[in-house]
Amino acid sequence: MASDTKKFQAIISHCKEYGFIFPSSEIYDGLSAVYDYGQWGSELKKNIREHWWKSMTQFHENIVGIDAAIFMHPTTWKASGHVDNFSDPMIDNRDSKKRYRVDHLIEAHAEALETAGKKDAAEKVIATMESLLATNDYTGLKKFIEDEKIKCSVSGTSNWTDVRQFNLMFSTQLGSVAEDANEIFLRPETAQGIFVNFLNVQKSGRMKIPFGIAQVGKAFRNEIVARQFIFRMREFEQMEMQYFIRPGSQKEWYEFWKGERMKWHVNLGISSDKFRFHDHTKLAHYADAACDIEYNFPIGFKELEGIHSRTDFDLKNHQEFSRKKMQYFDPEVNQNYIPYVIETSVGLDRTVMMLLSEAYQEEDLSTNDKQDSRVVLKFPPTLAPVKLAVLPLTKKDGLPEIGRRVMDICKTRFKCFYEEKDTIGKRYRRMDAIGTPFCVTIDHQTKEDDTVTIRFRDSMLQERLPVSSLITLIESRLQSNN
RNA sequence: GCGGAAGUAGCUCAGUUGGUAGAGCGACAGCCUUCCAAGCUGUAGGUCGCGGGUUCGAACCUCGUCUUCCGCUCCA
Repeated sequence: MASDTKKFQAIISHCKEYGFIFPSSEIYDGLSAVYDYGQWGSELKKNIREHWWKSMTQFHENIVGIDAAIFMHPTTWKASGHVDNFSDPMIDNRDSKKRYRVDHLIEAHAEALETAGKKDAAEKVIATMESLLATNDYTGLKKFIEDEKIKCSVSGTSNWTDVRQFNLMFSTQLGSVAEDANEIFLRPETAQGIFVNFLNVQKSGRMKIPFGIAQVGKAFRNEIVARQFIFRMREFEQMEMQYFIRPGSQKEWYEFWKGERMKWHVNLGISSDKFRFHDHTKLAHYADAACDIEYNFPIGFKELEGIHSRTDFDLKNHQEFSRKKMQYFDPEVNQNYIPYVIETSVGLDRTVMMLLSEAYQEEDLSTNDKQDSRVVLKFPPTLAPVKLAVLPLTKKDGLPEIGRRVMDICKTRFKCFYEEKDTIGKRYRRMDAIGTPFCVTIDHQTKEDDTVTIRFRDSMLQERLPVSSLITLIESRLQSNN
């Protein structure tokens, strides 16, 4: 574990040093739990995003993509349950420094009463709590906790702070005149942009159930504690797909998507024992089944993707709040119904972090006479920020001119990088450090027969081949993904 | 949010009992005429996280603040 923590630190440093990820607004000391993607990080992230997008919308004929706005009508968040469930009153015990959700604390107290045979008292406690919560009466809640002599299980005292509200949604104003402005929220999840567009897409696309709507976009959560690099950020990017199905078929589709999504991750070239499913026992308010795909990060197994059977909760609520029918006529069963939904929701930033964790390697290359090592990022070539580096052996004798010609040929096909400074070995190492899978070196023989050497990142081996077959070789490697 | 630790050049760090900062690597420009880092020459970079206070004088003492890490806590 200690060495894993070290590896995690090393990855964070490497990301900063080599232009992958920087703390946001770093010149002003940074902004907590916000990060910026640099020149190579943004390429990597974009490649992952495109890979996911393709695997959803191109490889499945019945899945289409949308790009919904971050701002949504405020009622959206009432219908989705976020207004009620995304802001929890909390209270701290001053002695033990433990923080509790107020409802959890009082519920535990009620349970204790019930166990002690005081069923009526327990019910009364719950009823009082609910009425206080409903009116957001925080002073009353604190007084109630004190009156009931609820104690912290750790310190055993009733030395409580005030009840405080933690709203996990970011809000802002729509409308520039203050008195006319409406409070709106930055979306805490992208899913609702799909649900409110369900009918638009279904009708305009003449979609037949089962079908899916995919989306990639930013979401925002005012986490109480956001930490661990890009694992938990306040602003993050989700890649989600909502799959609309016939009610009653959710079990089977849930299992189907669990399998599909696991395959997707393993197909990134990651060993399957680095993943596991974690089934939720305590289900969110919208779900009848839910699990996470967890990846074994250097900080341990952590959630990478959520797969949720969301029932008809969202569409039903939007129907209720908007008074627009969210129904689908299914000719096969000759019925109108509100579709059920299976959701797959994967964190893009977490996928970036997974690929970095997977790719980062410190290799000892020492021989008997020489100590040597390198840091290499072994990304799958299709996802690597730069595919090919073009490196003239020296910057004389017309080699750079040939290099420029090779660049012109290749740069329209994939991302290339040109470099003529420093020794060839140093340049190889720099390319290893950003995960470039192929380096092409132009040497004096190139002038005679127009052949170059291609050097492979992982094996460090070289082959000589004509410039004319370069693109074919690299593109075939990019397709086979090795 | 609580507790603990840390913050000096891009990175890793040094800086003696307070006297306005150094090294190695890196970067940049050249040279060596070079197929796997650490050869040579030169150059540039720091109001010592930020802001008060003590002092003739603060990187060093003190208070606050920000950020990061570790542990709790929280987590749709």
